[in-house]
Amino acid sequence: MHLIIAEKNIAARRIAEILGGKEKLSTKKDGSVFVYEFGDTRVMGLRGHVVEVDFEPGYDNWRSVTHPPRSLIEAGIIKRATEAKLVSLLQKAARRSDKVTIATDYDTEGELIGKEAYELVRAVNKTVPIDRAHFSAITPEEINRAFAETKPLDFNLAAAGETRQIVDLVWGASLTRFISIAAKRGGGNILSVGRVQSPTLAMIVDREREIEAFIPEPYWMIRLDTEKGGCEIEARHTHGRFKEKADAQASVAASIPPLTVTEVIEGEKNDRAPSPLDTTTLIVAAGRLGYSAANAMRIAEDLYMNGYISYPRTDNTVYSKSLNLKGIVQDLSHGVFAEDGKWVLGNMRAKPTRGKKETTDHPPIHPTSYGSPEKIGEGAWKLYEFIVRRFFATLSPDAKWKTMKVNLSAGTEPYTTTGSTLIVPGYRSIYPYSDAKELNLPELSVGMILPINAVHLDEKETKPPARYTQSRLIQRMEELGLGTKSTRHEVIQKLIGRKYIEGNPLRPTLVGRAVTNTLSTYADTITKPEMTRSLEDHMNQIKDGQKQSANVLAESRDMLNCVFNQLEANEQHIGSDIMEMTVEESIVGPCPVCGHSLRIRRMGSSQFIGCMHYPDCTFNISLPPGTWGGAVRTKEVCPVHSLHHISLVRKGARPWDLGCPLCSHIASNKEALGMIPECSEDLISTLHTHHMYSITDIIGENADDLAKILGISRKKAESLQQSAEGVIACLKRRTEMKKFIRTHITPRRGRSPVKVANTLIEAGVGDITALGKADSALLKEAGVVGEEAETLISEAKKESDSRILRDLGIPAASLKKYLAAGITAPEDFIRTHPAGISIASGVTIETVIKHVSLITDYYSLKSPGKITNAAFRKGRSDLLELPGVGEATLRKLADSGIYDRKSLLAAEDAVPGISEEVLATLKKEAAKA
DNA sequence: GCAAGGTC
Repeated sequence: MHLIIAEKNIAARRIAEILGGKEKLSTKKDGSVFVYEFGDTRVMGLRGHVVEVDFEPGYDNWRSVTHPPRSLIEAGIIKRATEAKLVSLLQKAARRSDKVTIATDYDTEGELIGKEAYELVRAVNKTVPIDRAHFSAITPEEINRAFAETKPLDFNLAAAGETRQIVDLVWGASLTRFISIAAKRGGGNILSVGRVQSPTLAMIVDREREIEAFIPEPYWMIRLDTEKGGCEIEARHTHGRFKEKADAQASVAASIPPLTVTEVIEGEKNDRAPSPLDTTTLIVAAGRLGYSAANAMRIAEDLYMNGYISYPRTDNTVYSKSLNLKGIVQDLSHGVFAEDGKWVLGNMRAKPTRGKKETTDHPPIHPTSYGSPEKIGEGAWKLYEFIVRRFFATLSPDAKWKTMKVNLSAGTEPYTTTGSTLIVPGYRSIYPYSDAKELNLPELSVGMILPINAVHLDEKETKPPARYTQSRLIQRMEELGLGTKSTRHEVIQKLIGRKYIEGNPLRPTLVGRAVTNTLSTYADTITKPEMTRSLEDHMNQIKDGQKQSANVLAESRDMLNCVFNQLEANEQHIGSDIMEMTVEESIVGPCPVCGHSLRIRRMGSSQFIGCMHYPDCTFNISLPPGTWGGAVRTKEVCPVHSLHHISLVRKGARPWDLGCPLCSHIASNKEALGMIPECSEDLISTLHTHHMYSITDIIGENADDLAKILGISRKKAESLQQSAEGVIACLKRRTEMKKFIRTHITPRRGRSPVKVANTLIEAGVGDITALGKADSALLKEAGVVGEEAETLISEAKKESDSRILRDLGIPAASLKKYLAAGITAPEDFIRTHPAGISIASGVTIETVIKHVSLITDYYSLKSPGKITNAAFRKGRSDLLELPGVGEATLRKLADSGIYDRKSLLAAEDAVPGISEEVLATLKKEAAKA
C-alpha cells in the first residue's frame, strides 16, 4: 500500500481527488480522522504538528529547589504526541505500507512536520521507503508533477525548524518561570516571556513612552479661499508650517490682491491595481471593515473550511501560473457579482498584478467559489465580498487620474492647490475600498486674476505618534519578522489575555510595562526583534549545512546562561520592582476609616477589598467569589467615596459591573441591617458615619466602643449585638433554604427558584424546617403544585430531620445507615425500640442506645435501658433457635423490644405483625428451653 | 501552569 501523508485533512482530500483521477475514491472516518483511499493508495491528513517538544520528566514543579528555572537550560528535551488518536492511526497504516510519501506544505515548518511523520513511520516500519513531494499549489498540474518527481526529505531543513522549537521552549519556559516566581505570581496570573511576544509587548510599551514624553509644539498654517465661475477653491501657503506666529501673521498681512495664477502643471498619474492578498494585508483591510485581527482570521478560516476561499494563511502575493484565474471569475459571476464579474471578464488585464513576496507553500488568498450573502451569513459577508472584489481588482486594468497643480501668488505670498480627476476608473469600478477622492478644479490658466475671499490663519499643534491598532501592529510585526502569518494575531490575543495590553488602539498595562522594564534591564536579548533575525540566520545556516543544530543550541544556551547570571543576582530586586509597579492596578481608592489605600485582594478563589494598613486597620468589603469573575477596577470613580468602580470579568461572559464597591456594599447590607429590630434609620446612619455598614461590622465591634458610638448603654449594645447574631443565623437559614429549593425545583417560565423562595420567605417560611411543615396551599401560591410540592415538602422534612439528628451529635456515618433503613426523624428513634433500629440499620446495639439517649435527653424523655453487644448477639441466636423464628419474625419482635428469651417471656403487649396465638406458642417454646 | 508553530 502507498501511504501519502499531508499536512491537514483538506489537503489530503484534494490530493486524493487529484491523484485518484477517475478511480473511485472512498472516504473512511475513524473518530475525527479522515482517510481517503483509491486503488492501493491511502491518503491521510495530519493536524499540523502532531508532536510537541517538552522537557523530560522531573521539571514540572516550578518551585523545585533542585530544578530551578535555570536548570531548564540544560534539561533534556523530549517529543510528546499531542494527537494520540491520529498518531496511532497513522502508525497502523504505516505498518502495512510498502511506500510512504510525505506531502506536507512546502516550507520550513512543513518540512519539520514531515520529519515528525517520518519518525512516527520509522518507529513502526524500519524498511519502508519514504520520499517527499514538493508542490506550491494543490492543482492537478502541480500535484501530478510533484508526485512524479519526489525527492528525499530535507533533514537539514527540518533540523532548522527543530532548533527553533527548542530555542523557543528553553528561553520561553525558563524566563517565564523565573520572572513569575520572582514576582510571586502563580495560577492563572503568570508573567510570560517569549521570543515573539516580548519584543511585541516592548513595541507597545515604547510607543506609550514616546507618547508620554511628547511635548506638543504649536505651529501655524495659512489657507486662502478663492473661486472661479462659482466654483470654490482652497489654496495653501507653500511655506507649510510656520513655527512663529508673528511670521505667519506677517504672511497673512502680505497676502493681498491681486491673486494671480503663476503656473499650471497638468499631468497624468497611473493608479496601479492592488496586488494579490496575503494574510497581513487581509487583516489590515479587515481592520478597516471593523473586524479585529483574531475575528477576521476566525471568519477566514470558516470561509476556507466551507470552500469559499483559498487557504487564509499565506505570505504569497503572486498567483502561480497553474491557477485558472479566468475560470474562477466565471464561477463567481453570479447573483450579487454577476455584473462586476462580467465587467472583469470583458476588461481583464494582460497579466494579473503581483506583489513583492512570492512563496511556495500556498497561493495568495482568493475566492474559490460563489457564495450568496444568505449562505455566507451576515457576520462574514463583508469580509468575503472584500476578498472577491480584491481578487477582481488584481485582474482589472489600472486606473488613471488627471492631475493639476496650480501655483498662485497673492501679493508677495506664494500659494498652491492641486486637483485630480479620475479619467479611467479601471479596477476602481469594482473595488470601492480606497478612500482616494476626486477633486475637480475649474479651468485655470497662467495670468488669470482671482478674487481673495478669505485668508485663514490656523493654529495647530504637533501630535504624538499614534498608538498601534491591532492591524498596524501586525503589519509592524511582519516588517520586523516577528511571528508568522498564522501566529501574529494569536500573539496579540495572548498579550491581552496576560493583561499586558488592553484597549483599542492598544495600550500597555502597568504589568506590561513592569515586565518590559525588567526584561530590558536584565534580559535585553529577549525584548529585541534581533533575536528572531539571528535565529533565522542560524536556521538558514543549518539548512545549508554550514552549521550543526547542536552548535547553534549550545551557543544559545550559553547566552541564556549569561542572562541568568544577571537575573539571579538581582532576583530580589526584580521581584519587588514588578510588584511595586503593578500594585497600583489593584488600588481602589482611599479607605473610609483610616485614609490609606484600599486594595483588591485575592486568596484562592475568594476575593475582597481590604485596607493596605491591615492589621492596624481592618476595614474590608466582601466581594462575590472569583467564580463570578476576577475583580478589577474600572476607570470610573465614585463621586461620594472616591473609589474606583469594580467590575467582575470572566472569560466568555459580559463583565459584571458592581459600580462603587462601597455604595454597593451599603445597598446590599441595608435590608439585613433593617432586620435588626433595634435598627432605626437614624441608628443606621450613625453606624455609617462610623464606617460600619454590615451586620458583621456590628458583631465584630467591641461592645463598649459600640455603646460609645451609638450613645447607648453597654447592655443595650450587647443586646443589639445579640439581635444581630440572630439576624445572621436567620439569613443563613434563608440562604440554605434558597439553595435547597434551587436543587429541588426545576426553573420554569414565571417560576424561578428565586421567586419561589421569595414568596415563601414573605409568607414567613424562612428555613428548611419550616418548609418541611409548610402546607400545599402556600406552595401553590408560590407556583409549586401536585407531586412536585409533595416531594419538596417531604424532602425538606427529611433534610431538616437529618440536620437535627446531626446537630444532636449523631455522626454522619451512622446517620447514613439510619437514613438508608428508613429511620429518618427524631420521632422514629423514640417510637422504635433500639433493638429494632439496630437490626434494621446494622448499627451495633450499644451505639444505637448511645444515639437514642442523645435524642431522649434532648426531649427530656426516659433513656433506653442498657444492652451489651454480647447479650444482644446471644439473645438473637437464642431466639433464632426457636421453631418458626426467622429473620422477619426476629425483626418484628425487635421493633417491640423483644430481643432475647427473657424479654419474650416478659412481653405483655401484642406485637404488631405477629398473631396472639403465634406469640403464645413462642413464649411456650422459650419457657421450655 | 511555561514558548512558538502548525491546524481544528
